Amino acid sequence: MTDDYKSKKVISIGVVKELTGLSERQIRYNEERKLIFPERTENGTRKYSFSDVETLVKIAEKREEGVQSYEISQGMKKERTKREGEPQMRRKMIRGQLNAHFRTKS
Amino acid sequence: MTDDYKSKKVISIGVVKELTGLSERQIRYNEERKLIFPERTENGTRKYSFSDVETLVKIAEKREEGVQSYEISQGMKKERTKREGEPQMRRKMIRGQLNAHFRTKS
DNA sequence: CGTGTAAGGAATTCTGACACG
DNA sequence: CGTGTAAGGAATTCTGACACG
Repeated sequence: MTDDYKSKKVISIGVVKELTGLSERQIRYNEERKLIFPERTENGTRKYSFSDVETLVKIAEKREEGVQSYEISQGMKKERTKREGEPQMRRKMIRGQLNAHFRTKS
Repeated sequence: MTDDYKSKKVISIGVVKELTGLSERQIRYNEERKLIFPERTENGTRKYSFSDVETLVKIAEKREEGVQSYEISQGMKKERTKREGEPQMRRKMIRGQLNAHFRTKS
C-alpha cells in the first residue's frame, strides 16, 4: 500500500548475488566499508532493497576503474549535486583526480 | 534499470510470511490452488514479487469472508473489468451471490 | 476445504580468521 | 585494499503425509 518497493529491504544475499553477479564476500565487504546498509531479520540474515542492488552495481563499476572505497563514499555524498554528464569523460576525470591525488600525497 | 520492482520475483517465503502475516503453509497452499505463481531458484526455493504479496493479502481477506479458492480465482479473472466500488457493500454482495449459488446448486 | 505439524534432507547465511598482495 | 576460502553452527525451505473437519 504505502510501501516503496524500491527501498524496501526484502532481498536475501543469495538473490543479490544473482542480480549483481557479485560474490557474497564482495557484497558483505561493501557493508563493512559503510557503502551500503542492509537490514537484518531477527536471526541476523541480511536483507537488501532494489535500491541497494543498484548501488552495489555502481560501486562495482567504480572499483573496476580502480577507485577505492573512501573515494567511492565521497563520491556518493556529492551524488545529489550533479545528476547528468558524460559517463565516459566522467570516469576518466575521476581516475585523473586520483592520480593527481596520489602524486601530491606520496 | 529496465526492471519492474513490483513484479520482480526476489522475496523468499520467510519474508513473505512477515509481510503478510500468513503461515508458510497458507502461502504455499495458494500456489497449490493456482492463485499465485512464485518462481524458483535453481535449488527449488520459492521467490515472490511485491505484487504476489499484495495478491496474497487480498486472497486472505476473501477467505476470511468465507469465499473458497475457486470463487477467488474466478473473481481474479474479472478483476480487470471493474476497478472501483464500495468495499463493504461489495463483500456482502459476494457472500450473497455465494449463498444464492449454494441454494440453487445443492 | 484450509491449515497445523512432525520428519528428514538439502541448501543458505553468518562470523572470525588466515591468505595474498 | 579487496577478495577467496575452509570451518562450524544456526536457521530456512522443501516435499509428502497424516490429521481434523
